[in-house]
Amino acid sequence: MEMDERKTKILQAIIRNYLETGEPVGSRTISKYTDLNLSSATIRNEMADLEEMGYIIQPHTSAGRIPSDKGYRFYVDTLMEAKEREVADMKDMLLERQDKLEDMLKTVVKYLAKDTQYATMITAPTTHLNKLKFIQLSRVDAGHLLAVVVIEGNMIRNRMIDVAEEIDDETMLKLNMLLNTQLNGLAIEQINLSMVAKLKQQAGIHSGVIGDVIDEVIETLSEDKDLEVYTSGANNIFKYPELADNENASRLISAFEEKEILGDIIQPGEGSDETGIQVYIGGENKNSGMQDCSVVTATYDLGDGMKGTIGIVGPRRMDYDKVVGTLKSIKTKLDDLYRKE
Amino acid sequence: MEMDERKTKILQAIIRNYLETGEPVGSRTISKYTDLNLSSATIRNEMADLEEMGYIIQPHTSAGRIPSDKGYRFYVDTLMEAKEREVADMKDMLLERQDKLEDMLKTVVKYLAKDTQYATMITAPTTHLNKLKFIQLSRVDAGHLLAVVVIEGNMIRNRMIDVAEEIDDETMLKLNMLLNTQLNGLAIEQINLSMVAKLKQQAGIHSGVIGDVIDEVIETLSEDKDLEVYTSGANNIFKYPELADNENASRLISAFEEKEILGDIIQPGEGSDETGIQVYIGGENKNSGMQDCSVVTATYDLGDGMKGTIGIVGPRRMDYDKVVGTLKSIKTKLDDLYRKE
DNA sequence: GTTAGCACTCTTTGATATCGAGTGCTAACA
DNA sequence: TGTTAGCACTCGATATCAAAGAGTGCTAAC
Repeated sequence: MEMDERKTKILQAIIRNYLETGEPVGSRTISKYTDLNLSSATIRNEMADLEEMGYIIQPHTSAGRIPSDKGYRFYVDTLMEAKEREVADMKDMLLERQDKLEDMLKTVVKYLAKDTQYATMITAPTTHLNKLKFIQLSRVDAGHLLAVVVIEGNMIRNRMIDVAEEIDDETMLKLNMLLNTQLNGLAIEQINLSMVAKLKQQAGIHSGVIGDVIDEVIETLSEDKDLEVYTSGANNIFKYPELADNENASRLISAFEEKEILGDIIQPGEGSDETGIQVYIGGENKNSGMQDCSVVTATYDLGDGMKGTIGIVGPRRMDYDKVVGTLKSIKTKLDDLYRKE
Repeated sequence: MEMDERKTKILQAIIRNYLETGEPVGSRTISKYTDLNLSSATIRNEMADLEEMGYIIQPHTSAGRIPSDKGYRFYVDTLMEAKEREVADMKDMLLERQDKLEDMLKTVVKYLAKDTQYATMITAPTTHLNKLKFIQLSRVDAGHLLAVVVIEGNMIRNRMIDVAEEIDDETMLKLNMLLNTQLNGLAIEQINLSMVAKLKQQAGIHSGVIGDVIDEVIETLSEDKDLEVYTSGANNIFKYPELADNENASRLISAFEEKEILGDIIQPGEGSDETGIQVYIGGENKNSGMQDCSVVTATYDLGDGMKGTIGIVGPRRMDYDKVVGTLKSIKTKLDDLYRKE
């Protein structure tokens, strides 16, 4: 048996209707809902076919049909009309570029949650060409130095370093020179132990300080291991009864709280198509706790190799058109935002 | 009518029993549970008295009794035996002091959630003697300066500043001197517009840079407005049916997600008693979303005026002994931790 | 003051009946 | 040959009812 146009239309009608109401949809409804002018009996025959083909499911004998994962997949791949939607202007949300990135991400994710009524998340961009750009060592007070490490893409990290001996200004200058001339422009793979040893040797009695700085440099450069994730609207899952039962809710909430789990869910698109948007329906999710959810992800790119992912988690009967449309728009705006500068 | 010793014992037995089982407790149970050697009929009389006095409640005619807020309050104030409990050693959790504070807080809050099986939160310490300690302005690349602001208590903030004109090393040195000599040691109230104007004038063509730095200084000094809160174990609420219904759960989850709300809940103890630990039972909570919860808070003090609050949120029938005991221990360890240095 | 006894109340549980939505199948129709 | 009307059937949802059980309040006796 194969898909003809009429079956397609009926399947589409079933899915559209189910997305709206959340109730299994019966043959009579479709008979009136579509412009096919067919009786419910005919629809019933077609529905039996669609069920045999695996696109729809009957929860129990005397109920209507609901879409299966395969049905949703068909819908998303060929029937969906995801037009770009009007979204809030990023520029209004945005403050400054570098150090307020965090605020911007939080704003975006909050906006998305409110707009879509699903649970949302966003990962901070991770740059993969992590090169050291600048190191600044300063004397804060008698016992403390402050090391500031800046990497390509202007990610910044600080570290306080305890020092036993007092360090005079001249030495500070020397240490700064030493660090910047030796290390700037290097990636993590390029910093080896012999370099570190040489640096420490040159630093003389202050080799301990150098060690601490190097630690911080390494940590900064390899930061993308524990990537930051911001979330919003986790409580939206309670709007969808199929996710709101204790077991599901507990699992999802703890996933949204333990950001590490989220990292796995929105691995930046392995099967990246040209749009950068990906849809995972129900059982398609690798994560076992997400089998009753659909997840839509979008990869954004701020340039300089800084990429991050936006994720939206909702029930299977998610409004795919709306979500994909919104994500497309947001993605476009984010992509453009920094490029134009 | 007044509380005598026998009534006290019975009330205590009712509460203990209810905390354990979560079921209304009847007269027969108490008759056997206590060492009073009284028949269930006598207990019934006493229970009628206790109900009249408002310490216990009957959910419906043929059910046992459960404690009222007043009953819990009496228990917490006079009957509870909160002995300090063995807790994990903070030192094992702790890495370094200054810049890893965040990690430490996250570890503590996660530990607490696991240990108590309630939802937990902790606010980062806010110092109220916010004095500027140190400013460092450095040249990162052609178009960018980096401003680092450190305040008393070693809180650090960074800000990238775009500059149009190239700035040479000598000018940088001058600007740094200028900023540090004029501003160090000052609190936010002490920085007025005439100072800023004078600084800008001294900076000449680079007055724009000074303006940006001042902005950042002000933001850093007044930071405690949007205080950071870390949470863990929000999904624990699903373990308690009285909190796990959709409405309550949704409210609580969104409170735990929107950290601002939490800030209100755990306002650092206004009625601070000597222990620094506070218990809010059910309706005693000011926040309307928390009426079905009990909240226990503890204020910790890292010295230098750096204070923060730990909060534990659970059902009314929370194991107060355990929670208060654990918080006491954690608080002690946190208080000691930095003092000893 | 304490207790045994008993009628009473109210939730919980399970069984049973009814309703209605929706189906699948058959036979008639165009 | 595809479409449709008709009808028996299935099964969840809802309501009703009875029985069980836990616990109480009250009375009368100890």
